[in-house]
Amino acid sequence: MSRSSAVSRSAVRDAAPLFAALGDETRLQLVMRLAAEGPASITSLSVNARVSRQAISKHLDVLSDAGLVRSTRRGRERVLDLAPDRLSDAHDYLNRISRMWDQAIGRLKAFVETDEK
Amino acid sequence: MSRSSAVSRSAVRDAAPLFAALGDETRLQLVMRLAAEGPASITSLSVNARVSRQAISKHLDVLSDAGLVRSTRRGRERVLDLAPDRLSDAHDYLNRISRMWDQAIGRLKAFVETDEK
DNA sequence: CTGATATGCAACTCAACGGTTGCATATCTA
DNA sequence: TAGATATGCAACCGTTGAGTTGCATATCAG
Repeated sequence: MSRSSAVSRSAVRDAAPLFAALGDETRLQLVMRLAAEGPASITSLSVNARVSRQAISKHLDVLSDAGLVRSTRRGRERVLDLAPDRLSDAHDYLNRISRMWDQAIGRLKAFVETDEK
Repeated sequence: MSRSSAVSRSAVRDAAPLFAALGDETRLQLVMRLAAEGPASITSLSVNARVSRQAISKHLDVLSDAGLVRSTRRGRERVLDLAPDRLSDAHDYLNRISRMWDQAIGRLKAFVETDEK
């Protein structure tokens, strides 16, 4: 584990696209639905969606590029399913920021208590 | 504290802009820096940045709109600091998705074991 | 084979985003 | 007061993103 207090620049470059992929209402809904109901085809994911099948397809491409979703061919349909590893990547990243924040709070508290300088 | 136990549509509407705000390299870097070094002014955050002071200012507005950052006036400068509550909101949301996924896995396992239909 | 279903591909529109420059305003500080 | 510092505001620009429509292709079911 990286013990440095600074989260490296490469981590930012990795995490930003991940959050960006989650930062769209339609895509977040797709992720949720895959998490709740398991693998599904593009058409089935488009049912009851507020946008066209092609729009859903594009969103799934974005999620796939971000590594959040994987797809396999089955006959004429493409079946998507969630890739939980990337989800925990995002999770881990938020944890790191929270930890940095807690440390900062700790420093502030120590600073106030010792009345240093 | 979260408002609803179910991952509802309103939760999606709440979480998506949050992730969107984190989904930019420059903004993520700002969040990190605030988490690591505590409150800072716009100009100090612009030092060594790859973009102009105005660009940084706009990014801070976005983070502020998302509730991730708060600002207070101090003399002629505006001091920004992190709002950790929203950070844990994002955290909670990812946890909910992970939990849904785990349940789905559980269902799949049960399904296979019982060899039902 | 034929028709229905599932997807892929391409072109296009429109709005939002990230970034810039220029200038105005407010607040210190010497 | 005068100059330097910190920010705000507005206009503008190029790119990307989300969405659409239209059509082509592949696969399944009868």
